[in-house]
Amino acid sequence: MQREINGRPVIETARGPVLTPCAPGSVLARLGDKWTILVVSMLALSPDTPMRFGAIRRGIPDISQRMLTLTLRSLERDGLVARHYYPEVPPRVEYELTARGRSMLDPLAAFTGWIRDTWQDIEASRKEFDDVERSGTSAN
Amino acid sequence: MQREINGRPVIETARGPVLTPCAPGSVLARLGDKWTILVVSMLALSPDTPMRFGAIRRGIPDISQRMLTLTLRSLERDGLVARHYYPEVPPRVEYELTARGRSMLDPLAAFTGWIRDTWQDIEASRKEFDDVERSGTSAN
DNA sequence: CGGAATCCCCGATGATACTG
DNA sequence: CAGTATCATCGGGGATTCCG
Repeated sequence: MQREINGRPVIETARGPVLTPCAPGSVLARLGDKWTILVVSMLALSPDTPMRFGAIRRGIPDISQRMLTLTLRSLERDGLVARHYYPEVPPRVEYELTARGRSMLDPLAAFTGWIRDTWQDIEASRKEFDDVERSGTSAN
Repeated sequence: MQREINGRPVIETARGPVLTPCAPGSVLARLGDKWTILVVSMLALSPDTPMRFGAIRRGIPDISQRMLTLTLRSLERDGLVARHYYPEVPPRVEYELTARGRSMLDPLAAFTGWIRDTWQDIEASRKEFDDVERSGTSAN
């Protein structure tokens, strides 16, 4: 039978297991980029009413207009976000998570919950690692 | 009280919610990079016995020696992977997940499981989106 | 207001060669 | 075998400007 880990088929060979490169990687790469999780988080805060572009932007202090536009476009392309355009003057554009987008929230929360519970330990390990590295290279 | 989403504190303002930029982002960014999940997956395949550098490398067809070294170093720095160096000739180096690293597997699997169950729908949405875009820009 | 277009920079990643 | 050093490349993403 076929083993699998993290959505990836595993081929057993004489020299050991080999992971199959496959499509889920491109999904993970998109969701793991600099802004996507933050944008999804903003939309998740307002599950019942769509959010305006400007409201999302104000919720993510450091995002540029360009990157918010691109991120929302990617999410829309993936069917995770719906875009509603109202051709008024000035124009109004609203976004909301689709059913598929909402279906991601619980699994995502499981993972970000682990991060929330662990990141302080990780930070401590990083500091220790960097300190040892510095003292190890003491001659410098 | 303080709301929170995906590990991120939410500040309520008159103009709407604002996400707090915070450290968990750097953890998510590291784990979401091109190779980390694959390396963790390889090590997870062998929970009881450490894996040699070369075995990990063979399991991830397209990774370069350099990127595997860098990725393992980052994971070691974060306390997620332990490195064992045996100064033989030729040298042998083995890696394994730490307890902290193993504690990540279930939450991670929750998320990658969602991807595994959803990516075909996402692929379909992408294709449709791209087709509509092409026909919409029909003049070109 | 929301977004497209342009320019530009830097860091992530790959290829290659060398070392203990 | 595992790791480091160096160089080249490519794309993410920021700043700015113009558009409907």
